[in-house]
Amino acid sequence: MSEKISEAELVVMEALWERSPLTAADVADRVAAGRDWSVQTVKTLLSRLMAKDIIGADQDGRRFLYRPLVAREEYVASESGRLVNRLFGGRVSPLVAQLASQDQLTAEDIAELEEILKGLKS
Amino acid sequence: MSEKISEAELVVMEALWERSPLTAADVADRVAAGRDWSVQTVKTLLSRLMAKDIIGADQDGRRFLYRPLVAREEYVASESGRLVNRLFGGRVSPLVAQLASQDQLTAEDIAELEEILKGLKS
DNA sequence: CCTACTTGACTACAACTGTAATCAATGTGA
DNA sequence: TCACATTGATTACAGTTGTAGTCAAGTAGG
Repeated sequence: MSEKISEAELVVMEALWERSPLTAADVADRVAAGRDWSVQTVKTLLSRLMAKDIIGADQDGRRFLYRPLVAREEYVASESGRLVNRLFGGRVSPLVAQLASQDQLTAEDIAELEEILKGLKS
Repeated sequence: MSEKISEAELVVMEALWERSPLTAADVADRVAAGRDWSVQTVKTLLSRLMAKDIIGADQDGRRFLYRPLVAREEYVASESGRLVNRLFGGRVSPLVAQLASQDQLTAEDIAELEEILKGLKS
């Protein structure tokens, strides 16, 4: 099980999940939209992710090409599970009830949930 | 919007959400089951929660009686929303799909989800 | 060939977190 | 009354996180 990914690190991961491998400069360009970070900051985050074995890098001349070692799927699964366990005693329906009461369910969500349930019952 | 609650602080909050008001010693007793913390540690966490205005305290002689200022409902709602936004672009159905694929949905969950959906469609 | 830029490595530093220890004041049992 | 326990307040200290700065080595343009 890999180590924890911090908020800032997650921004970098999203860039790498969307496309990889990337150089540090590429990552910096791609996250520049959302956060106003210096290239140095991005490099620090990349180093920390390397240290945590969450990304890997292949040398390309003088620089590195970074790529995820952990799939987004995997991360998302573990975070979702953690939330459900921490806050809802492992039960999924209270989570959905919660979100429904906040009006976070779109009509599309409702339709898709019905599909999911149909699939599960068979 | 109140400040962030850390993991350790959350353990204390769960105790206070379950029953309040409580003295620091009471809280320590109640969390002792899960975590092996000294009374001092619990007091530090209570202080920090006070500083963050997440709990309040009424003096009772020489000690304090602590109580939540933030409802569990409120916290859970905000955390759930954050997760859905961060990881699923604000869409709920992919979250459920994710959990379903991990076999985290019990038969009871499925039944309850159907109820929720039925309620939403009318 | 020399100068400016790029790159990774190392260092910095404050805020937040986890986990207490210590201290001064107060209350309590013998 | 006197030693001990309890309480909140203050301090401690290492690890993580956010956000860079600096430096040495390599590279590319003129």
